[in-house]
Amino acid sequence: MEAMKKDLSPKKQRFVEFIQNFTDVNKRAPTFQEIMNGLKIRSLGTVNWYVRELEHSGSLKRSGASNTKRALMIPEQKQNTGSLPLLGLIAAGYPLEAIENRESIEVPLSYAYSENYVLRVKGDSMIDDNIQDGDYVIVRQQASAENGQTVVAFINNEATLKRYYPKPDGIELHPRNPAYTVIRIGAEDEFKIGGVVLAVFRRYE
Amino acid sequence: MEAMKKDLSPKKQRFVEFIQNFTDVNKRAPTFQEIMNGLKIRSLGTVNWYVRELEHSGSLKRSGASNTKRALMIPEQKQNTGSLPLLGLIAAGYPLEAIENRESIEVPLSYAYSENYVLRVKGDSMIDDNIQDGDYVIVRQQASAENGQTVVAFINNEATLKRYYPKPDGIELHPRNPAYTVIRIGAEDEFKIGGVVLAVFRRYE
DNA sequence: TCAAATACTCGTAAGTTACTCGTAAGAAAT
DNA sequence: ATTTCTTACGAGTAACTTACGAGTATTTGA
Repeated sequence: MEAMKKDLSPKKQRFVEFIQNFTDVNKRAPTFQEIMNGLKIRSLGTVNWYVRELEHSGSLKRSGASNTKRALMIPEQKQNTGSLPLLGLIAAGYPLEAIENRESIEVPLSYAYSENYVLRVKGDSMIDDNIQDGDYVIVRQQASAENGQTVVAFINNEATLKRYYPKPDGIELHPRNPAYTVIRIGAEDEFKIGGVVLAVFRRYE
Repeated sequence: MEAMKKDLSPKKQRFVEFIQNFTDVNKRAPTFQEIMNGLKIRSLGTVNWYVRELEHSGSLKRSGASNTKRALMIPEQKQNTGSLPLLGLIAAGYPLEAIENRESIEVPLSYAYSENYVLRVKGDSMIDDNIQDGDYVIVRQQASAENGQTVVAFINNEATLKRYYPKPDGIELHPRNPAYTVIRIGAEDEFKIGGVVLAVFRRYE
């Protein structure tokens, strides 16, 4: 039926996240000892307590039988949640900054397709488009764009958000705010479209 | 199958709203102590009194057994559609403008609760907050707010989006952009909170 | 208009839960 | 057969919830 989402205590949550992250980075599950060091716990007993506890509540499983080493794993997450992966941080004029532990961000159902992804805006470099620090941008991954669409553009490995205007004599990128300057892509520039911007999302706390 | 809205006393209502807020912001329920601090109550006994009272009236439940920590929760009816009603147009300094045919707007699942609604921003009156014409604002309906939260405020029947700062000598409303002026609510002003702003959403075409 | 009921508040302390520790024996992997 | 990991146990503590008794504002109603 439904994936039961136990709401875990902060500490248990941190525990699960550590395992998730470790597995992600090292391509294998941590040992109890590694968890202990990583979380600054001073006793294996404590680690064991967490494992039992979380296993019992279904938030943690193991790939092998009992006693198997490095067997801890996070059970599959729910599928149709209407969320997209947060791929990185974008700041105009800088390369995309990847994110360590892959987060996922909930979006309206109509955006929840596999070719879409989310970027988080860092800094106020897009303030002229009324996009501010911390905003999320929903993007559809594609290499081409229509005239006038807002795209994630990579120019010489620097990322930015601009309107796309192909012209006979080259590509123009316009800021949404006409008070700012137009960028013209020259032959010497390396240029790539990272996707089309579908929406901007800002969470107030 | 209708949401049973007990009419609670203002104080009890504020209590419930605080828990809702806290859970929303912190992704976990508050402890009694945290409620105490947040609501400027000076005794755990008082908090406990509220909890018992509200639990008895059905306005509050707990996720675990008795004595479990951080278990307070508002019985909630989540909508399955992932969309919210668009209640009207908001433009700073004008009354809310109702919408003829009630539309509904898709939102991230985590916002799809029955106490939430959506407003559309009309004009550029909120441009200083980086909210522009056509943006959607997701709001949770409630009459109280915490210090510093962004609220939909009605002052003498004019609607606006501001940060809420209750002070000993009256309420202050701050624009998010510090370059603009602070509003002070006087005794002669009619003031009401229409809800707390949870998010802003902008669709690019 | 006064009394009585109701709604809320206080401080403290006892009772539970959630987590922590150290150590050591048992099982798997090399 | 040694090393690397997992499990077991018992005891302790900090973080939280609940109980209790008494008190003060606010509303009701006669």
